[in-house]
Amino acid sequence: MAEWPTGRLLSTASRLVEHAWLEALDELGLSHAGLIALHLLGEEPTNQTDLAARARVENQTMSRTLDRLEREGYIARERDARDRRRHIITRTAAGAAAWESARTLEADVFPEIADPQGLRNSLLELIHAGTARRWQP
Amino acid sequence: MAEWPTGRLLSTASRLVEHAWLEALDELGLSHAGLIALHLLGEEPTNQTDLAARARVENQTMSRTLDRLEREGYIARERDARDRRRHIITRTAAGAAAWESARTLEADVFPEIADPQGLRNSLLELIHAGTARRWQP
DNA sequence: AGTATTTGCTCAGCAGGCTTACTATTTGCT
DNA sequence: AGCAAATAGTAAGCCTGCTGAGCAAATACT
Repeated sequence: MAEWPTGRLLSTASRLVEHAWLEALDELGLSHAGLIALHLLGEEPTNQTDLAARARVENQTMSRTLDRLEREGYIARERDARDRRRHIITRTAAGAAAWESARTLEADVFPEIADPQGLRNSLLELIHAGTARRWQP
Repeated sequence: MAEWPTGRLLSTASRLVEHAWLEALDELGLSHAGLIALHLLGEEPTNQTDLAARARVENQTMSRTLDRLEREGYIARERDARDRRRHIITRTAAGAAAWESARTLEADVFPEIADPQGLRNSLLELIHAGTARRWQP
């Protein structure tokens, strides 16, 4: 496996790491995608396209993630009166509470490694490169 | 984004990086999962459970990936005469050819970063940790 | 020998990525 | 004012992960 291309190591590591907190999140009735959306939403209501861009996912993906959050009662959608194409998303009390309890989970669950800061830097570099290709044409 | 938990950076980076080669692979009629399977298969026919374990995915996932490779004519399944529960997977000529042309693609497409070796080491650490939890109970 | 457990694989169903295609609204240009 | 282009969101369909269930073959135990 030491000979695998780096990209493959990356996706494998990503999948394996994700398992750990999925179990934990499950108990809160949240998914990883949902947690990210709640996090990005914060206390500032905003629209779906904005959330999608900040999460680096396509619009349609965010739409479905929000469907589920809405179904679970963690967010509410409401048409923007000013621009009626838009949906304004707001966190419900339940959503805020769920987010609050999941707040530190991602960090807590992440395995200890030798050079966490180096890893973060590399990942940020990669995200930067990938973002340039997709989100700033 | 510099404040995102490392796990989230990891999955985001993974997704973004994967895009680059998905486009390239698409022209060969291969998917990333399929490429991994072909790679692991190599020239040695083997069974599905073995492939799944080495790819670090569940059995069922590998089963479906092989379904598609079989449909496209890149692999062949055949029952093992010795142990009739098993399916022996072999690469077809087309499969070997496809793999050969995709061989270096993953590496070629990967963005340049400051410390590639450091990244690889961190990822291997993470995979090691994650593997321990799931594949060696 | 006969039953119970384990093993290899498939099926069904869900989530989260993606693309392509569509509707509704807004904006912008003539 | 009116029409074309851009934007916000949804729908449908594909792939790849996962879990949970189930079947058939092989192995282990009594």
